[in-house]
This record gives sequence, structure tokens and C-alpha cells, in this order.
Amino acid sequence: MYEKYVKILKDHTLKITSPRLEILKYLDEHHTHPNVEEIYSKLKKKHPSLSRTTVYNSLEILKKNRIVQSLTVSGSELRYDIDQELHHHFICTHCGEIFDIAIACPNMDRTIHGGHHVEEVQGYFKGICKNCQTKGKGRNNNG
Amino acid sequence: MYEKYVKILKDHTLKITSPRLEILKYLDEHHTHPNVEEIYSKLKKKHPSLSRTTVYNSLEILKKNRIVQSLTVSGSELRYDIDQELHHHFICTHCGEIFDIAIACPNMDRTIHGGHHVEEVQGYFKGICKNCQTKGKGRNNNG
DNA sequence: TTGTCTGCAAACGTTTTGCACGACC
DNA sequence: GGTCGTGCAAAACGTTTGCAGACAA
Repeated sequence: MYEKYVKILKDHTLKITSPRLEILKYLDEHHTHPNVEEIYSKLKKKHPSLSRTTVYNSLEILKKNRIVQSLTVSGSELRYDIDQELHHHFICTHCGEIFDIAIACPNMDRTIHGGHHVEEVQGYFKGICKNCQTKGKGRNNNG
Repeated sequence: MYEKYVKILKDHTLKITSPRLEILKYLDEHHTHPNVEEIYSKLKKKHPSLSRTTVYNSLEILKKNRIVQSLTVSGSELRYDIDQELHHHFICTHCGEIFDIAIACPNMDRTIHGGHHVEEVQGYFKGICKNCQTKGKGRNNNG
């Protein structure tokens, strides 16, 4: 059940700990770009001793090892994504949901721009998502 | 001296106030993508009565009127940019500086992606900037 | 056994809120 | 005079830090 995540950690010569496995599993099973609070509160139910600090620490280590990436969608909180396939994100300003967007632009890939050496690319698209256009309703996170 | 900024505010039927004019002027003269603290501390010197709250309020109104845009570079603070020409941003992970990047990809423009209606596009490129490559030195904001 | 990780509590920096005063139409 | 903007102080929020005990290797 956890072999997959054990392997990921081992491949990066990281120690195998319960919080790391649980966080990896959660991100792997929930591609909803959760923030720290979401991850923490969900895992806390199964593992009451878990602390926020550990979630922060673990995510930071996973990020440094490029196992997960962080998104700066709102400017006030970090969101996390385990998917390392190069892709961008669409943020619905109506319901707040985040969708993965396939790369449709070769120039957005890792390359040279203006003499700078690009190591990472993140594209944020904001607007009204497919669902909100159809339903014309939903949570309004944008005022 | 302030006619330009008075016009901008008038065109958006916004009230003309000293803080708004000063903030617009500052962003227009400093394309360094400053955060709130920078704007506040710089303007505070000339206008000691200025408050952080007013800077926040003013920027929020300017943003809602699409006169300025905010950047979520770090996840912990907002940075501001008056330039409404469609462009992206390169963040140097070595010195922390932010550079404007010209659009090199028509598909990144405002259009439809995956059925979602895109109203805003922000591209973040991270890596080592031209200057840091050459000098091999600088502030290290990334650890 | 040794170095690292976890978990708690407190601190920190940024942003938001509540409210009184003041400016402008 | 009424509405909106400003400015102060306090609160809220997400994140980071310091440290003691626990755990993986």
C-alpha cells in the first residue's frame, strides 16, 4: 500500500517516516492542490499526533527533492501538487477551484528567456471555469 | 507632475486622493515589483501620516480596477506591478530580483484552455538571472 | 548509538478588521 | 450632511523557529 511512496523516498535517499508516507499518499490521491491546513487536518484524523510543523517540514523536504511542487496562487498560502509533469494551472475566480492545464506552448518550456537561465516554469491562468460557466453558480471566493 | 495619475483615476471614476496618486507615481517610476512594505516605507518619508492600511486599501482598489496587478512570487507577500502590458516574470532564485519577460508564446495569451474562460495570465519563470550567471555572486534568497 | 525527524509552543511577518476622524461632493 | 477614504491599533492568518523527546538507520 505504501511501497510506491517508500520507493520514492528511497530513490531520493530520504528517511522513511510515517508523516512523509502519509503526505505523499495524500497528494497522490488528491490532485486538488491542497494547502497545508487541508493536508494537516485530513491526516490528523488518522494520526492524531501529527503536527503542523511536521507537515511543513515534510513538504519542504519533498519540495527540495523535487518530489512535490508548491503553488503560489493566493499570495497568502502555499498549495501543493505532487504532479511533476510540466503543466500549468487554471484558477477559477468564481469557485476557487484549481485545474491542471496542459502545456500548449513550447516556448513556455524550460529554456532561455532574456538571457536568464530558466529552471522552473509556472503558468497561472485565471478566469471562470467550465463548471461555473455552465451552472452559473458556486462558491464565490473572489468578492 | 501628477496629471497623468489624476487622469488614470478619473478614467476609472475613482476619487483623487493623495495616497493613490503617490502610490501610482511610485509604481510608475519603480518597476521593481515592490511589496507593500517597500511602497509604504518609501512614501512614508515624504508623507509621514501615511498608514499601511491605506497602502493596502489603495492597492486593492487599483487592482480591482485593473490599474495595477499583483504578483504572488513567494507565497508570503504580494508584490505589485503597474505595467498592464501582457508580460511574464522571471524570478532569480539567487538574488531574488524580478525581471519582466516578454511574451513569446501566442498560446499563453487570453483565450480558452480546457473549456475554461481565461481572463488573466501570469507566467512565472524561476532560475538564475543573467547578472548572477555573469557575476556568480549576489544576495542569496533561496538557501 | 547517532544523527535526523517529530511535535509542541512561541514568535514572526504580512494582511485584515473595527472604528473614529477627516475630506470631498 | 452623507458617503467614502484615511490612519491607528488590534486581531487574524499562514509560516517559521527553538527546543526536547522519539525514531530510523
